[in-house]
Amino acid sequence: MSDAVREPAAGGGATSGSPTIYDVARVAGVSPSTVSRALSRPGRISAATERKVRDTAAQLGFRINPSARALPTGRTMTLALLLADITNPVVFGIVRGAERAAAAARYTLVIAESQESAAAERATALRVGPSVDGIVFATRRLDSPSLQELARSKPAVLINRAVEGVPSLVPDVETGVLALVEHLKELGHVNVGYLAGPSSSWVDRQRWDALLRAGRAAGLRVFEFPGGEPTLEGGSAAYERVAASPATAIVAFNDLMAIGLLRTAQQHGVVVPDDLSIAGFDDIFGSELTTPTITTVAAPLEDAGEQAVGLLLDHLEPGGAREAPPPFPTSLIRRRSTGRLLATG
Amino acid sequence: MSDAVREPAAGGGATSGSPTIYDVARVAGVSPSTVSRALSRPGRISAATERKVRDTAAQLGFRINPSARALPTGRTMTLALLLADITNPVVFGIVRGAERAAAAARYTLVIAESQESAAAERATALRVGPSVDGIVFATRRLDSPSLQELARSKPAVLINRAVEGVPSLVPDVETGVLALVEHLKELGHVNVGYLAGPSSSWVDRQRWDALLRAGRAAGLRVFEFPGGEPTLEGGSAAYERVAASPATAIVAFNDLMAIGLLRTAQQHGVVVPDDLSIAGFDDIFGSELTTPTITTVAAPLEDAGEQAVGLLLDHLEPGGAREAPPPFPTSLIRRRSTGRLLATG
DNA sequence: AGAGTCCGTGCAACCGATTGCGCGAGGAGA
DNA sequence: TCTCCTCGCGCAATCGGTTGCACGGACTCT
Repeated sequence: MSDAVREPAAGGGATSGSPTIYDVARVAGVSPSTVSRALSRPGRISAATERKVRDTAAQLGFRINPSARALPTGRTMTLALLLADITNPVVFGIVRGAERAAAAARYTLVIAESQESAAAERATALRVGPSVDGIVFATRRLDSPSLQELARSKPAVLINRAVEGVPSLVPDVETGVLALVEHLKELGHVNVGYLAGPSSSWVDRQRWDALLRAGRAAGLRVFEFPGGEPTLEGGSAAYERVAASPATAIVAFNDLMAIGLLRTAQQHGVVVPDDLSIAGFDDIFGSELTTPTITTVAAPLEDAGEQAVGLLLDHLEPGGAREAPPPFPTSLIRRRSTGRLLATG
Repeated sequence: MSDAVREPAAGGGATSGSPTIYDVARVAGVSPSTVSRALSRPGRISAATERKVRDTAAQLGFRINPSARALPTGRTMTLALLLADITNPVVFGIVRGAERAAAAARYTLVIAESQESAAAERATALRVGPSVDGIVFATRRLDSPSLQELARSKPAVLINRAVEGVPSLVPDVETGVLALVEHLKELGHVNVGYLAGPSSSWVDRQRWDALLRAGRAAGLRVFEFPGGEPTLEGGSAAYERVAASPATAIVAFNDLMAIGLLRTAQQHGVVVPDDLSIAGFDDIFGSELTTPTITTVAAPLEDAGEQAVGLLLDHLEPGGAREAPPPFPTSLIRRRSTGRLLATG
């Protein structure tokens, strides 16, 4: 009856690789469509048949062929996470959270890095696009129109950036910066410099705006040093300008820059925080390894990564284009790089 | 003639998503097979036709459907990199190198983390296996038989571990450890303790063996502290035992443990390196942020990641199962955490 | 006991690319 | 000028699942 319904391509038995649903069907004595339904649509099949199918599938070591499944359905069960720089400690949390959420939903996560340019990021998005169901953008170089265009052809979610029409997960910098400003004011600082990050960074603008607002409200004098690379080197490079300025406290765009500045300052004999206070953002691994440890504004990046994937998955479901979640909170972590200014000459 | 050869499923024009080779074929006035050949098998088609096909493909914005391509060929153009822990700074280099090599070969890289256990790693490998052409294992928990079994069903390459019958990329610890031992001897140390990592780690055994050999050859007394987690906490936790021992110099399994030990020692008033020298492995980000900076044995992990993917790609090519490359070199980076012992009471 | 429902399952047509085979046209050689 | 070979291209089967439709049997209701 169900015998020789379909001969394997190469004739014999366990020829080329894994068993298919046709093999399972033959052994279980049912049709391939029944196998398909039993395995991926619980309830559509009688319990007895379903059990029989599942058992023989397990016994044969059947593993579904994702490509074959994706062809008719269009769903690859894969998500992409686009990063500007894998080695940037900031992204660890995001990566881990995203990984966890994806795995929990039985999705596979592709992590793609595109270090160089906006063009490279676009190219990467285009390259991985066809093989994934959606993309989480944790990049900073892509401009809004490109992002909107990419989001139109494929479900997308942004982390650390807001773009009209694209769901995103952004931090509530306000809270953390407010606490930082209070902290600096209590320590007696008046002139506070902001060491800006890349000018293309949305996060950078958010941080500066928040600092400007909070600083003015607190009666501090705040001013901005022109943007640099968000790296140790970027922080180091800013030292001369910082030293020449009236600032007694520096808020760096991120911890990497803060550490870079700290080290260069120390090499020039500046004592932190006695002569100069330094604070950063992100609370990366390394911020509490320095001497002094770095005061920083932290965000729950791991949660953010997890939520970003969750949001993306919601958009993939037919029904649920859930509203974007509220900004995730940030908070101040007080460490040793900020302190009261020692009265010198 | 080539008109209405095949009607799109839903009737009209740009219905559901991207154009297919059928659309390209219709517009270009050729058959789908010609389009396929023109796009993926240069030279099999006349230059004129090829150009025409490529042009219309570009004009229509055709992007090949990876699932559809993978179905008949079995090649997904995707590779997986299995990691034990993404947040471990050691893996950055590997990830970045692997990413670069994969992208250069037009492959997509899936990065999967499986933190918990050998079982979780196996499950992860099984989960991503069907959707990739090969796997790079940078894990440590999986036992050799499992690895061999997994390698049998799917091309695999190991990093930082050697298993019979599976191609691998391993460091040449010897060189770096020899230099480290020389360094410690010159500084006058005699009793050297090794702070072991996880007992399941192949790398850990390599490092201890090399230290034991080099130490004995140099006339030092070396001994091992039982293994711990390869983390800051693992290093901290070892402090009591270290303090109780005769060791004046500690070689930790990795920098993370070295830093953990360093900080806890300092909290107990121990001055490094005056009272105790500490060295690690891997030269992670953070090793030169501490005070003192950490002396460490480094390896070109980024190259290793790149070569691992290269090796895997070679195994995918029909012809070339290239021989495993020689171990990659390690070297000593002298910093401030090692020094001459101050004569105390 | 006869008619109407519903449930479980099989049939067959897809999804979009690849590829062995064969046919026709054009060029080379006699 | 006629035959043979080569090259370029189309035909159609195939990869391994999914899914709309239809059919047969068991069950319920009257």
